[in-house]
Amino acid sequence: MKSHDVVMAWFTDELASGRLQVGDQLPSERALAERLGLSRNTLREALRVLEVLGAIESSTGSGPRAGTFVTASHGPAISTVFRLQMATRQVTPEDVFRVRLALETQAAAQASPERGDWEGAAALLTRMDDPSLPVAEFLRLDAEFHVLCSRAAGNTLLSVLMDALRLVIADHTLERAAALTDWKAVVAGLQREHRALLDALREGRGADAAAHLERHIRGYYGITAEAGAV
Amino acid sequence: MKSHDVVMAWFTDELASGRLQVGDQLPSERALAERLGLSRNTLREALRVLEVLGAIESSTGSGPRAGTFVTASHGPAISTVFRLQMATRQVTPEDVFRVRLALETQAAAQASPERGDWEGAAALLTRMDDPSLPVAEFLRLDAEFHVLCSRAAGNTLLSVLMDALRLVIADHTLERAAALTDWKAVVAGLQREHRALLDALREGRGADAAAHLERHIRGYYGITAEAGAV
DNA sequence: AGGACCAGCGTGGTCCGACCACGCCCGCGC
DNA sequence: GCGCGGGCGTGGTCGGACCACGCTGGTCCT
Repeated sequence: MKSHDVVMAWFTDELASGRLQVGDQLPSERALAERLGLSRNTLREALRVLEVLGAIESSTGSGPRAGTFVTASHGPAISTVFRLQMATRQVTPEDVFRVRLALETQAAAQASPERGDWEGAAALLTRMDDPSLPVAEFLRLDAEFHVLCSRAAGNTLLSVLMDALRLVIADHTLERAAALTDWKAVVAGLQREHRALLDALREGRGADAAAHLERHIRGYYGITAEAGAV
Repeated sequence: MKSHDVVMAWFTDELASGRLQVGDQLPSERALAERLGLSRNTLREALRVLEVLGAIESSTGSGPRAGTFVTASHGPAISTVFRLQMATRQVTPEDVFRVRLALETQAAAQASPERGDWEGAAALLTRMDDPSLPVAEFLRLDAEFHVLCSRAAGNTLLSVLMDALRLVIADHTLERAAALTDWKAVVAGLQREHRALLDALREGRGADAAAHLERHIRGYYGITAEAGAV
């Protein structure tokens, strides 16, 4: 067993037994290294992994806010893995697009009208109506709107994946949008579809929402493809 | 900028520029540390992260097979993140099940008859016919069969996610199956469905395959749920 | 001359001890 | 009583050292 696995096993065991929960503070690196029978350097390698994986967070200094704490922000970690996969040419934006479509339609089909933050979603759409909004900002809000809608499915894994995928293709999406000639007309169409989707979701018409979503995403993908974007 | 990010930036840049490709060997830790202006300990923290993320692989010793090499096996990494999420009670097996269903039906709908390894899939099914096969082994082959089918979609990201999800719920699936009373009858039904799915896939009936798949997965999930499994 | 063997060397893996920057906390001094 | 500054513990980084491993080339025996 690698030393690294010792730390990972200890950590997951502490979590499973409930001795450690999200928000709790870990022992100091020096203390933990001694307890696990490792050197501080080796322990730190494992802790750094857990940090990148979004399982812990560290701050320097002293006092109640200093030290290492258990967190649960795994989204960026998944995003990092996906990014690496794209860097090694293993995954294409097309792949990401397809997976996103599958996940989001599934989320819409399972969405519960009570669980969604529809006021927040509507507020986002209002902000996106502003014609002076830069393209990048519109796309950011657009992605946020979609993630918010997918959260109504009550599936944490689905939300995390959606968020990770959004981050991965953010740059690519921006490039595509930049190639469009009549951006304002496209925005108007997108906003119409957004509102139809939102209405379907808050009224519990899941299948309807999924259909709207599929048209919405495929449509935008087609428009940007025609515009000669990469 | 954190030292850790220096290494990550260097690595992704090398990949993006093509100076580093999958299969290539990295400089030795001592040399790389000096080149990046870091201590070997700090560098190793970053390398360990890349290793867990499935981007590199290290072997001790000397010669052409020793050293650190660029790889692209990110599946286990994603699986690790998901496992951590389940450990922190952020994600439930139900969540994983739903996402898997969405991904797999999408994969079936996009599957291309030419791209699949149908002989390999059929061989798997034949092995799964063996009545003396332990439950755990059957489930392992079953998961392998599903991953193999999903690969026909030609979407690396989808395949990787499928594989990661399979690893995450492997234990949970085994528990569910153990609660069944008439395992042999269930196997017979599953195998019938597998063959119908395989036929639909190799004949290019994507929508048909997706429908088969949905019934197949939902059906098994329902049976094990009735059996009182967790 | 050919083959078996072994020491050397470079690799990653681990450990130690040290120093730094930071930020709360307590006690000193006003 | 109040303000302030040093103490101390935190993570962050560094340099050096030793280990186990496994190829590699040379030596030595046949």
